[in-house]
Amino acid sequence: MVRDLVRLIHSVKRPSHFKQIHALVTTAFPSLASFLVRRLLSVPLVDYAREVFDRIPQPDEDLSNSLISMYARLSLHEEAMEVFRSMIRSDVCIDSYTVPPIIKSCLSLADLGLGKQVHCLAIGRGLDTDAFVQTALMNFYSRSGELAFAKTIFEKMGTKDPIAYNCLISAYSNSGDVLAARKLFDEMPNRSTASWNSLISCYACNGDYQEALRIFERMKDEKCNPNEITLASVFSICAKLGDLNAGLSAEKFIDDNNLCRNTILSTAIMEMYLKCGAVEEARRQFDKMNKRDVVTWSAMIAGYAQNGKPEQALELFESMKNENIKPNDVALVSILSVCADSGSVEACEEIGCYIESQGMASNVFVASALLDMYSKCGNISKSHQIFLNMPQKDTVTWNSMIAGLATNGLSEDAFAVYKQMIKTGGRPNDITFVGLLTACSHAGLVEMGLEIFRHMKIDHEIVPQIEHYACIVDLFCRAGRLKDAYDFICGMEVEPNAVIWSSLLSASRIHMNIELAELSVKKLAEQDPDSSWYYVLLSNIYSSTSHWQEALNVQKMLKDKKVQKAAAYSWVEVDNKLHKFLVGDSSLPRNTEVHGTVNGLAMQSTWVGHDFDSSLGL
DNA sequence: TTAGGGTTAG
Repeated sequence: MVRDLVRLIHSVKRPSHFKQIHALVTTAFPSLASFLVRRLLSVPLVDYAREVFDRIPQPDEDLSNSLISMYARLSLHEEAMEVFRSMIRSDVCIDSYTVPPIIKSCLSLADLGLGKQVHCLAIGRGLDTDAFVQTALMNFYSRSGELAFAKTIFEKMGTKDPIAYNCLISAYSNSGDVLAARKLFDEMPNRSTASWNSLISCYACNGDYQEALRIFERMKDEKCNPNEITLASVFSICAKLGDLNAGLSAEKFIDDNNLCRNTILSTAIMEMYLKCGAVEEARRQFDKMNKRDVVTWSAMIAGYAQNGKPEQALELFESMKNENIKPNDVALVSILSVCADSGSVEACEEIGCYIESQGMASNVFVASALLDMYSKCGNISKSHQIFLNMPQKDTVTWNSMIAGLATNGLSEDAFAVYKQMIKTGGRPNDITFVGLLTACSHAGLVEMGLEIFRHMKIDHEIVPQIEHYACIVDLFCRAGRLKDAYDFICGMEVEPNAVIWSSLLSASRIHMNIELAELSVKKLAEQDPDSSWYYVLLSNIYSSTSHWQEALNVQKMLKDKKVQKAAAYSWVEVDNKLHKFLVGDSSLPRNTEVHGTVNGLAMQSTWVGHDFDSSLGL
């Protein structure tokens, strides 16, 4: 009878049959409960298995280990820890099969302290000489950035298998020590495909993409069997380099070697096309995939966003929800940035409500992108409210708030947030200072801007980038100090770019400085020869200052070059309808009213002391 | 043991 029941337990599949067997086991054969738990774990019906498990008076370590392993495999790490704790409480023997899955859970829970406790426990029970335990611990320390611990375990190991080497290579890689990783790789007796993969990813993670690709070439030459993981890394490298040719030849390698295009690999290929600007091809890859996970969707949405296709990004976001893929923080951050740039208040409100309803608003990445979005559509009070309610703030949070306040004209508040950032131990980076300098620029605080520029170098060891120089040039220009701006440009430690010369040109136009305008245009023509907008500006400056001949010369040159200026327009969305405004367009339904309002605003701004520029075509 | 996605400025 018992043997028949065991056979039955192993053969049933339907939950209703399990219930009947469960009843039989509970009432007549309690000793078979362990068999039932194992069978339920293999289905897997893990919740049901747990239910039966909890009623076994003294489950042995093998059964507990199986349950822990299953929880770890299903990423139910809290549950795995709970079983582990109850094993310790009830003195169930911890063996070399218990430690690896529980260490894996500690890693997933990002709990270094807990992992160290498990390590101590393993030492106490003499398990730290077991190869599986050692490998698990090495992997744990390697991924937790604890190089010293990983090294100690490695040195203690008797026979070192390739896995131990690979873990240590990753540990060196994570701590940025590429040379040590390479040395270890060179010394390894038996290299597996994973060893090569670890080295490639080591170079890639530390920014040496060319060397990573060279290792891949060597791997092919030496017939070391690149696999799906190798290729996923290679595509990610091609994406970072924007190297479509390398990507295409890697795709050929996949086909020639019959590698399986799994979800991760296909997503990496798609990402390669996206980063190379081949959005249509990326979309074809996306449509071709038979399985897509949340990363696939997020990558495609982000790809649309980064390639200037906000409508497609929003559309795909809707499809993602319709297919019941729950958007995670990464997908939300991309879509928030799309909404922020769309200028559509309705789209912003909608996504804001969705995020609240999903309980995602407390995620630090999502909240930062959310407050940035609100400040970009002018709702600075909502933005500030989100900022105040955030339990954690990272550098991006502080930066977004500072920049948001600065661009909304609240310079004093931007400085106050910066002071609070420093006081609470926030670490400013180069972007923080772009925000602060923008605040100075908008408030006309030239001396303060210069002081901040010095302070960032001296107190925070931040090397000024071209963006910071551009802010200072803008600061001088807005204050009408064109000569100072020009002297500053001449003293810059980096080559001035088109942004710098554009600022000077715009200021020269406002202040009618022909000499500096000519100089800026000369530089812009060198750096951006395909554009011609600066010649149009120059011609306008000549006309406004009665230099008719010069104006004609420029216009003739533009005509000879057959330059056609694309008409710029502004637009606004009201009630989901887009309204465009073009210079000289009289076809608007309420044209007279629109022009009347604009003229009224122009007049009012003159009353409050603004020098209204009539040459802007109004 | 080794693999894929995101936000802040200009």
